[in-house]
Amino acid sequence: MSLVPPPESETELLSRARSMSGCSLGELAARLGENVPETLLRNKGWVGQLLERYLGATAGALAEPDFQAIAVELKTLPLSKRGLPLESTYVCTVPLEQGIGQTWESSWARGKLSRVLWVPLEADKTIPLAQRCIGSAFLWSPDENEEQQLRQDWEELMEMVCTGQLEKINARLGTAMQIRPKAANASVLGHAIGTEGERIVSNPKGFYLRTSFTRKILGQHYMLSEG
Amino acid sequence: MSLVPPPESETELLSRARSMSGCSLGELAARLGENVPETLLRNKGWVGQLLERYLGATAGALAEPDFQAIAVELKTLPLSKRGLPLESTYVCTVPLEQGIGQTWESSWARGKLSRVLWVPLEADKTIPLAQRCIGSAFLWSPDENEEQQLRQDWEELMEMVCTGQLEKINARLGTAMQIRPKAANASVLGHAIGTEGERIVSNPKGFYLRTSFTRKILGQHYMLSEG
DNA sequence: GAGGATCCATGCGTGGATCCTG
DNA sequence: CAGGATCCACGCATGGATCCTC
Repeated sequence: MSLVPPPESETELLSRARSMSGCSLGELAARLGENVPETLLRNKGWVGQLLERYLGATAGALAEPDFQAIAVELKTLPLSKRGLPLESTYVCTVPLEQGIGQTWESSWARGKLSRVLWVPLEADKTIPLAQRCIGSAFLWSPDENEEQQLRQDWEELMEMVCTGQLEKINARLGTAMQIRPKAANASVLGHAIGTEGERIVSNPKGFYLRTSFTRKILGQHYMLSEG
Repeated sequence: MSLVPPPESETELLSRARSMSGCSLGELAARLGENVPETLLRNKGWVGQLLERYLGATAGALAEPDFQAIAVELKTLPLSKRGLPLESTYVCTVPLEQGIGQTWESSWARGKLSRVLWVPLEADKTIPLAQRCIGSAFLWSPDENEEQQLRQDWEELMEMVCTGQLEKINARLGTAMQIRPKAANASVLGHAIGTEGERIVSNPKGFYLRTSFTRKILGQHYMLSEG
């Protein structure tokens, strides 16, 4: 499945990621012998999966970091034509029934976010997909402030999930991380906890990082790396 | 022309203004024996002029405060359905040829803004004009910070006007007050100063208070009057 | 043409909906 | 159905254009 062996260190991963800098998606696909779809409309995950293959990610659809051996998660960072993050970033599925007893420290969300390789990518829709350039990747871990923000959002939201207030949750809650629907469509249903503790049906939910949060991450990276 | 005598003190003006609170534009027009237009589309100044007549404003089209005797300017403050100022506020015409030698202290803009009666007004377009309610009017003068902001904007903008940089001016300049076109249409022309000091043609310009600035004014008024 | 202003087209932000792969 | 994400409709913001009266 992976044509490329997984990286054995962060340094190796970052080096391989940097070898994509300035490269277009068309070139990258060509290196892997793949075709570029005309549009992402019916293939929204294509870019992420292309990068996974190029970089030798291992986890596939598992609830594990993309690079298991070195515990690093891969995330693309779609940029507007002004160079700013354009979309929220999916983190992981919200445990609608298994959340009770979990803590931030033990949570899937914290595991995913503790070490991330961000790969900036041109995402302006006026640029044909094959011509969009890959930027300079960087490794990130939350600093103390970010960790506190994420923890607080996670704790407040999971408190609601676990106490039957799921239906009160909307994407306006959470300063850095929010909960949003996550499914093929609204007819996909799972189970959750109701007001009286009973099982109710609900559509699946995901944790997402707000665009404002990833903008800060990118901005701080520029500050640190340039001046 | 004025059915109503001009107020002789701020107290009298404010009292008369407060007698409109909660009143609809339809009711107010009825008190004056006037008809309400169906829409402001071809009568954008109607509300302001209705209020002038009801309150006994005297200046008409002069470059003078609306209430000359007590040196108070009248401004409507159109509010969105959430109760926030919705549009920028016209202050006065920009002196495109007569600006040299003027100072902020002697300026028309400062004269207009030194004492203002703000009249909040429902302005959501889904509410028929006659049904829009008038809010609780209040008197305002710029505090020290506001005065500094206005002065700085005025000085920076007039510097450009006087040094032939008029064409570099756009509505993005100025933190509290901006310069924008002010004419029946783009074919209306006046004179201004060119790069080399020569006379050039230009369309007329006005000073406007940004919506963000009048939002702060309203917010501070609520803070002071309620808690 | 100064004074009373709002209109409107365009762009940005974003919450909820949706799409494909393995 | 978890993981890879983007799409898109709608609301807000606002810069430049415009309208009437006197």
